[in-house]
Amino acid sequence: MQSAYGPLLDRLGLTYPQYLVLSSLGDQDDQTVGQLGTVLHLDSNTLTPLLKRIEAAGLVSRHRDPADERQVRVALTESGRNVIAQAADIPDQFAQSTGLSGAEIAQLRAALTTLRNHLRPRPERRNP
Amino acid sequence: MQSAYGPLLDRLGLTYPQYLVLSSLGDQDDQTVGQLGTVLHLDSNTLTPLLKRIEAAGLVSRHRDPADERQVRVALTESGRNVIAQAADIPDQFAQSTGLSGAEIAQLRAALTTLRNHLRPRPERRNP
DNA sequence: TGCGATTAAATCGTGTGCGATTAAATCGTG
DNA sequence: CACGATTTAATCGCACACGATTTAATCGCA
Repeated sequence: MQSAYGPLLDRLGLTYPQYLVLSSLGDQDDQTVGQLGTVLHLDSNTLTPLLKRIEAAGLVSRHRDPADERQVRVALTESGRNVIAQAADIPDQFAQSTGLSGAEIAQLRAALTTLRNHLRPRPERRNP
Repeated sequence: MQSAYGPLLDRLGLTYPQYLVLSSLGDQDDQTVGQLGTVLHLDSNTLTPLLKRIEAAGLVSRHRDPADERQVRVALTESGRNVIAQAADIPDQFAQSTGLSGAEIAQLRAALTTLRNHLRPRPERRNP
């Protein structure tokens, strides 16, 4: 993924995981670290340093949620929204660079999702 | 991959890439770092530290090839062969844990190989 | 109400991946 | 033969992944 996205992301100064975080915030702003982790299948031990880096780059802000100070909410800055706008064409360009059709990509994604769900089952609600 | 192989490899004290290296040496012993890199799609910047770790664990030995001292040949030790023997059933157990049929696994592997070949084309022989 | 259990992030340690550079050996050509 | 080009590993730096632990806030129940 990195080698396909790399040339596209280099001009934005982003890594692929950083791009995924910004993308997710573009879909829904002001998410908690935990929400981002659920969407991206990452944990705070990976996300916290990554978020600090894109915060240092001025793309997001991080604040404790006043209503529940255990949680940290991550929000896009103006600069972050600009970067997302510049990245708008990346998914299509990436799809091009794979040399696969849209249907093939969808099929591959579905197969990998199935595999991941088998290998890392969502933790079940506890039965009392 | 790591989370599927992890439980199986933990008892051997191996990571997944380390297992791949030993596996490849099981197929053909005494390979150079470059040969391992070609098979595993890794470079010396990744392989050298990994090889030093499994050398420190006593599983392989590393020696400069006397015929061409640029190359380093990696060979299994007796202990390394023992570990490979203990790992013989891992591929089947992994296939089980994916929840996929053999045909589905083959199809997924083929799709990923195609994708990788598009994204990281094998460097071509130079045309003079 | 108070105190143990739970939850959310952060932190720590280890092991890859990979771009870029370096050092040494070998090759190729004049 | 000599010397620059090439090849092979090693090294360096940075950014993930992820298991394990820690810290702080909140929850739940006696």
